[in-house]
Amino acid sequence: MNPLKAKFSRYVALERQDSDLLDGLLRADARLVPPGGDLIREGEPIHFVKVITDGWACRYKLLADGRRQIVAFLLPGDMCNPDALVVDEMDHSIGAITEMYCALIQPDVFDRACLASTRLRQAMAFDACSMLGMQREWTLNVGARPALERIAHMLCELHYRLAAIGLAVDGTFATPLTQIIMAEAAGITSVHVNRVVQDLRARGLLLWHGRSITLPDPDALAQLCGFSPRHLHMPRFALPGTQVGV
Amino acid sequence: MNPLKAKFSRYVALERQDSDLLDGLLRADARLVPPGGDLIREGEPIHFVKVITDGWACRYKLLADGRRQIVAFLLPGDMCNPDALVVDEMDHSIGAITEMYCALIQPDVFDRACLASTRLRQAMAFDACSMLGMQREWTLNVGARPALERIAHMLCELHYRLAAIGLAVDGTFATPLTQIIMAEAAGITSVHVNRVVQDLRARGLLLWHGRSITLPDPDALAQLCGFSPRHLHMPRFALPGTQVGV
DNA sequence: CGAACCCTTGACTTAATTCAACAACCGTGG
DNA sequence: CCACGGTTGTTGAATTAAGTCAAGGGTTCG
Repeated sequence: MNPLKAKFSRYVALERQDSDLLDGLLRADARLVPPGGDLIREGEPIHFVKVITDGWACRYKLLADGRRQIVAFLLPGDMCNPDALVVDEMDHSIGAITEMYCALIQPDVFDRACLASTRLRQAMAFDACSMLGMQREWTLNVGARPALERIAHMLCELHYRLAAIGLAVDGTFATPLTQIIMAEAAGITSVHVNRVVQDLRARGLLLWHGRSITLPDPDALAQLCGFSPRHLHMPRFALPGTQVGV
Repeated sequence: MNPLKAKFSRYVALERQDSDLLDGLLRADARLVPPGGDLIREGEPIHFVKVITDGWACRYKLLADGRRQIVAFLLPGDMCNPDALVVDEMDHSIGAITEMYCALIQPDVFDRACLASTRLRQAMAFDACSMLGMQREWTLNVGARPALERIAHMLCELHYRLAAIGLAVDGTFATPLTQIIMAEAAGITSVHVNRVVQDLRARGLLLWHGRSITLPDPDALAQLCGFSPRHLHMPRFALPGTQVGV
C-alpha cells in the first residue's frame, strides 16, 4: 500500500479523490539511493519534494569534529522537503540508512495537489504538526532523559510510527538500525547504547537480534520512559494493545 | 513597531496591504499573563492563535519527576499556535517568563488573513521552516554539544533573533533570563550553567549582569560553538558585524 | 528591613565517555 | 564451501564532564 496514504489516513478520513491524488503523486519519477548515501546535503538547493516509498533515512547534522547528530528518522510515507517551495537551501542533510526508494515530485505539482483537496491540505498540516511535535519531544528526550529512558523512548516512538503505517505487528518490526546509529540519534556513545540495550533485555522489555526488534511489553516500556503518542498528532490511530497515555 | 511585521519583513518584502493586514490582526483582543504563569498547558484545547507583542515566553514539557525541559524560547513577534486550525490539544505547555502581552486571534480570521496575500502566506511558511530549523538545531545542541558550546549557541541564537526584530543593538540586549532558566533550556543544572557562564566571562565573550547581556565579540562566540544562522531561514537579514557562517 | 530569589563556591558522587581488546556476524570472492 | 576483511556487538578498566548536596552571599522588591 502507498505509505503516504497509510500515514495520511491516520490524520484524516481520506476520500476516493484524495486517494487518487496521492497515488498520482507517487507515480512521479523515482530515485534509488544506496545505504549510507545522501539524499541531499546541508547547503544544497532543494529541487524536489521527496516522498519515501521504501527504506529508512535520517535527518542529520555534522559537527566540526566530524561527529554527526541524527535529529530525526524518516520512514516510508515521510517527506523530505514538504517546504520545497519556500526554502532555498537545506539547513541539514538527509542520509539513507537502508537502500532507499523515493518519489521525486515537482514542488509546484505537489503544492497544487495539496490545494486541490481540503482533506489533503489538512493532512499536510497535521503532518507538519507531527514533525514539529516529534522534534520537540526529541529535544526533550536528549535534553532531559537519562540514557535508558532515552533509548526506550526512541523505541516506543519508532514502534508507534511503524505500526501506524502497518510496518509493526504485535510489537515486532524489521529494522536496519545499528547500535551505532541509535547512539548518533540519542546523543550517547555506542558503547553506552550497548549497555542500555542489555539492561532493557534483562528487564524483558526488548528483543533485538539482527534486523528484528520486538517490544514484548510496549505498555511497560512506555511507562518506563513516559512515552505518550500525543505529540504525534494522529487522532485516527491508537496503537492496538497500548494505552493512549496521559 | 509591530514585532510580527518586523520578523516577517526578514522573510519577505512586505507591501502596504500585507502591513495593513498584520496591523489588523494585532488589533485583536489582547491578553496579559503574569511572569511564571502559563499561556496554555499541555492537554488543553486550542482556541486562539496567539501572537506575542511584548515579553518572553517558553515552550516546555514537564517530566514525571517534576523537572521541566524548555524546548524553545518565544520572543515578541512569535506565534504560539499558528496551527490552531488543525491541532485539537496542546502537546506541550507555554509559560510566561516575563509579564506578557499577546494578541488573541480567531483561528479562522488568522487563516483568512494569511490566504489574502501570497507574501503573507510565504512569510508564514518561512516562519514554520524557521521554527522547525530551530527545533532541529536545538536537538543537535542538547544532544551533541558540551555545556560551554551549548550555552554559547543559545546566546548566539537569541542574539540573532533579537537583532532581527530590533531588540539587540551592538551585541547588547535586555533579557529576563536567569541561570536557572538557561539550565532548564540547555538540559544541564543551574550550578553547571553558572560555571560555564563564568568561563565565558573569563574568555571575554560574555557580559551578563542582571537584566542585560552583552556579547562583546559575537563572531568569536559563534566560532566557538559553530553557530550559523542558516537554520533560521531569514534571507533578508544578516546580523551587522557578524559573518553569515558556512 | 525582611523574605524570596538568584548567584556563587567547594567537596563529593555519578552517569557516561574513552580506550582497548576481542568476539560475533555479514557479505564477498576465491 | 570456506577464508577473508570489514562492520557491529560486547566487555572491562580508567577517566571525565556534569550532577548533587550544602552553605553562604547578593539582589531585588514589597
